[in-house]
Amino acid sequence: MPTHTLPGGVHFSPYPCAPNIERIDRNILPVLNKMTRYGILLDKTHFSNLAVELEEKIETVRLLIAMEVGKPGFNPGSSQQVSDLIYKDLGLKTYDESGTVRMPPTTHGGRYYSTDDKYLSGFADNPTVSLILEFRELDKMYGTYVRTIIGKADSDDRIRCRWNYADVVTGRLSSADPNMQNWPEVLRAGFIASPGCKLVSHDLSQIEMRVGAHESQDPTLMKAFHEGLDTHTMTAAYVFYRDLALTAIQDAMALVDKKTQRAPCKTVNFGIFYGQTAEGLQMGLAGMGIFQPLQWCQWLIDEWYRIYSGVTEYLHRAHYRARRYGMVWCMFGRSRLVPETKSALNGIISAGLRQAGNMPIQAGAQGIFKIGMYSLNHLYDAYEALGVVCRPLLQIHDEMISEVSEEVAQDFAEQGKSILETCVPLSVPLGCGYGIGNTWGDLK
DNA sequence: GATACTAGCGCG
DNA sequence: AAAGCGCGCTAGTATC
Repeated sequence: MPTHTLPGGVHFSPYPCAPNIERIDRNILPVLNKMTRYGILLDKTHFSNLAVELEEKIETVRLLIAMEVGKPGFNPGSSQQVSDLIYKDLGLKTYDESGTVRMPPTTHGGRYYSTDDKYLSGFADNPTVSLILEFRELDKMYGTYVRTIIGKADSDDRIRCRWNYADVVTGRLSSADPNMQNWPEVLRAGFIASPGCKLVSHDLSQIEMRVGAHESQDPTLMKAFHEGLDTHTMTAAYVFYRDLALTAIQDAMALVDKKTQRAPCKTVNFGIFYGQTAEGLQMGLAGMGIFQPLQWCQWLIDEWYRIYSGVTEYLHRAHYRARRYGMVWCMFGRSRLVPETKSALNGIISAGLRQAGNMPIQAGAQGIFKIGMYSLNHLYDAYEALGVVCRPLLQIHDEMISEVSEEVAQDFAEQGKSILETCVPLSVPLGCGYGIGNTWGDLK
């Protein structure tokens, strides 16, 4: 076990005893306590300016939509009205690749067609549809985030949310009142460091994929992480330049095209542990402006399973456990019941198997991150004992946001990186990145 | 007027 | 029959 020397000369070895979920969960309580107590400082001016700006834009788009639609009282915020407008009044249809009409899934008990962005984006050249999409985006930003956040600040302008500790089946935390874990990238600039401080972020890169490598012991995937390769590019190299990749992986990787080859493989890398199907992959790629036949998507997924056969075996193992025991569990022993696998309905069974394949990965990643939080707390305490500010503010699943006195921010960032990378010994190395800035938006 | 549900969408 | 895991929040709609 590596030993860390903390400020003040204190030594500690990360997690000196065998981790189990009870201990892992209990040991992050001091960190949650600090996060809850300190909260994050809100830039009120930033958000009130943004609110005015958005109100004007939304009003403009509302008027444009009204002119375009011509129906009095039309509400672009109503999915039912939007559905009737697009699929009845405008008569727009979606097609499968053979050119036959295949409408989006129905909603509201079969009475409407879905107006989800992933279906409407195909109609973006229609002026009405594009205005509705624009309205939705602006309305989401304004209604969910910008308009409401100012009133949620305490008198010291700090946002203190609830950190739910036992609500998520995979062991993740969740955040509420307000949820601080789903802020859009563009709005994060409105959260700032206290005077004299910097915000510091630490994130465990590709943690779920690394847990997947550890769980499956897949030699190809493990090798990628040991050699620090870009896994998305590597996947593409094996898929598209197989023969060359087997003898000279670096040469094959150099041939990979970012848009048409790496991006689809990145999507598969993320989707595979969720049990994504060819249809889901096709939809996901289409949202990125990449259009491929269903057969191609199926081929890519099949290739993935062939290249990473160890992962395929892992998934089979999870499915076996789910069917045999009605339960799966992660490397720390956190378990999830999957009674769905005993259903008479194939759809329910499939859903249960997807959950079974995913849970050990997400839960394993979260266990590692919680151990990381516990380890990091030694660092928070050591700096605080020296009389400087050093505290956790937010946890976003695989990322910590901390607030640290300016003069120690760089040191804290580097030590935190080292601690997180060594907090749990896996069969592949962990990777931690960090960022330092004055606002949450500056950290990436 | 209060409550419950749904669709849609932000994040990892 | 559905077709991607895990969340929380909002507005619209349905129901009492």
